[in-house]
Parts: sequence; structure tokens; C-alpha cells
Amino acid sequence: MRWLDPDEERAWRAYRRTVIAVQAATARDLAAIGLSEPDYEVLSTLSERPGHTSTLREQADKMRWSRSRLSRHASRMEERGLLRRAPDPADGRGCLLVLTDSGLDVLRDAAPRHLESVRRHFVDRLLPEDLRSIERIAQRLADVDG
Amino acid sequence: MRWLDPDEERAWRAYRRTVIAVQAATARDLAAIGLSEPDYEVLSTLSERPGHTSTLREQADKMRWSRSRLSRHASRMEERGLLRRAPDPADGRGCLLVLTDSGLDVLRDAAPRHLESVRRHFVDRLLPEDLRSIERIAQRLADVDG
DNA sequence: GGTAGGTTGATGACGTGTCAACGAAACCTG
DNA sequence: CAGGTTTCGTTGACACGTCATCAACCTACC
Repeated sequence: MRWLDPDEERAWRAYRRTVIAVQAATARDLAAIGLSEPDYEVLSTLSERPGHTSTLREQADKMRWSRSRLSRHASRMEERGLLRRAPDPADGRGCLLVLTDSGLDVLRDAAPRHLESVRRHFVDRLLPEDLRSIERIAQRLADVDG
Repeated sequence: MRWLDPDEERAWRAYRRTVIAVQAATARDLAAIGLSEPDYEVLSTLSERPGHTSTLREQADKMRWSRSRLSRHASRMEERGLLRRAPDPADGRGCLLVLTDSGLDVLRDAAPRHLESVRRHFVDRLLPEDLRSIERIAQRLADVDG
């Protein structure tokens, strides 16, 4: 059994601590404006589609979510008026998710605030060399199935 | 509004991608031996206590979990025989969480395999300088409320 | 000894997401 | 054109965790 040596242990624990802390901080800031991170993710991704519209499958693919998860979440977002469902004329089985005007307003307000949060808790705390390190490290960890 | 510049955007996205990928990979490996990450966390932390025993409050504090969360999770782990609850002789309100023999066996089997997973998906893919960078970056991001 | 205030752990109700199964629709083949 | 297979999105059942509330207990003070 190859236990982690002290350097490895420290790095792993530091990584874990950081992930939890950054996630909690950015989530808290979003919650303050009435959105969860999944909410923001859906709004943001959907707003980038032509006509702010997507099939549920495409949207789920893009977000790397299951269709079941998105269907559930979309139902709740629909209840809150952030998006609406429409039949897909091209495919009777499918449905289209369309950002509502309200959803767009909410996103327009949320986007700069979320970016501020990302700056406050992540970007602005790091030096350019740190950002480069993060990309380098991400590159090495990419294809984690390898 | 200060949008992220290209370097910042890439680093943030790379960070987010990496966090999701590493978490998914290590969770998948644990799931293959019948444990969730919270399961492993509880077993591991409890095993470090004298007599493999802790009050729920202490255990929750140590893990940075709410007492409610731990109570719920402990109930499910108790059902699976991984731990048991006992009255706290020192405090009638409290209860003690005690690792069972079965739980200890499961952890003994899981620990090296989890460490292998952490190696495969994280540690062994990085250079010593990467590990140092991670610690440096974690240091900068620490106290994210600041 | 009695009381006020705080702590402990549990739990109902609910939000969130997974799993498996389903009905409807689309596609493909003979 | 019928039958089989695949795809799409939904949904029942359940796991997980949060929030708020509660009963039981502990501690400090009078």
C-alpha cells in the first residue's frame, strides 16, 4: 500500500479544503440573490442558445446533467417563472426549454454579482502565476480516466 | 462590471472542470466498494478517535457538518451496521457514535483503495512543483471571507 | 433547591438529485 | 406498412441534506 507522503497529504487536504471553501462562498453569494448554483448554471447556459431556447436533451448534454435531473430542476424553475416549456415542433417526444423575460432579468442581475463573487473568492486572490499553475494542473488532471 | 479577462476565465473554468472530474472519479471508485464519500469521511474520522467513539457533536464539529446532517447519515450507517449509537453516560442528552467491527473492517479494506484512487486521479498525475503550487494557491484562498 | 438560559440530538417537512421504469414518438429494416 | 429498436422526457420511489422546531438535559445563578 502506498500511503501518501507528507507533501502529498498536505496538498490533497489543502485541495479538498479549498474546493469546499470556494464552493460554499460562491454558493452563499448566489443564495443571497435567490439563486442556487444549478439555477445559475441553467440560466447562464440557456441564455447562450439562439432564442434562449434549447431542447432538454441538448441543454442536459451541454451541462453534463442527466435528463432526469434537468427535468426536475426545470420544473421547479418553471414554477418560479424563470423558464417555460414548449412543445418541440421538430420532435413530438421532446420539449423546448425557453428562458422567460423574467428569467433573463434575473440572470442579467445575477451575472455581474456572480462574477464579483468569483473575483472576491477566487480570481482576485490569486497572482497571474497562480492562474497559470491552475491551468497547468488542470491539464495534467484532465482525462482522469487515463 | 469587471468581467473576467481571458486568462482569468480559462483558469476559473479549468478549476471548475477539474473539481468536478476529480470528485466524480474518486466518488466512483468508492461507490465500487459500496461507500459514498460521506460514508468514508465518517468512518475515517471516527476511526481516529479513542476507542473509535465520539459524541455526535464532536464528530460533526470535526467534519464541519451540521448535527442534523450527521444524525441523518449516522442513522443510515447504523442501519448498515457500520456504526452504532450508544447513550452518553456523561450527558443524558447526547449519544455516542461507535464504529462497529464491521465498520472497521469495511474501512480497513476501503482506506488503501481510496488512497489508490486519490493517487490515480490526483497525486500521481502531478509533479512535486504542482503539489507545492496547490498548497500555495490554497493558502491564498484560505480565509475566503476576508 | 429552583429557575433561566443554553446545548444536544432527533425529526417533520421540504428541496434536490438518482435510479429504474414507463409511455409516446421517431427511426430503421424487411 | 408492420414490427422492433432507440430516443425523449417524465415520474414513482428513494437517498441525501437543510431548516426549523422540539424534548431532554446541563450549567450557572439566586
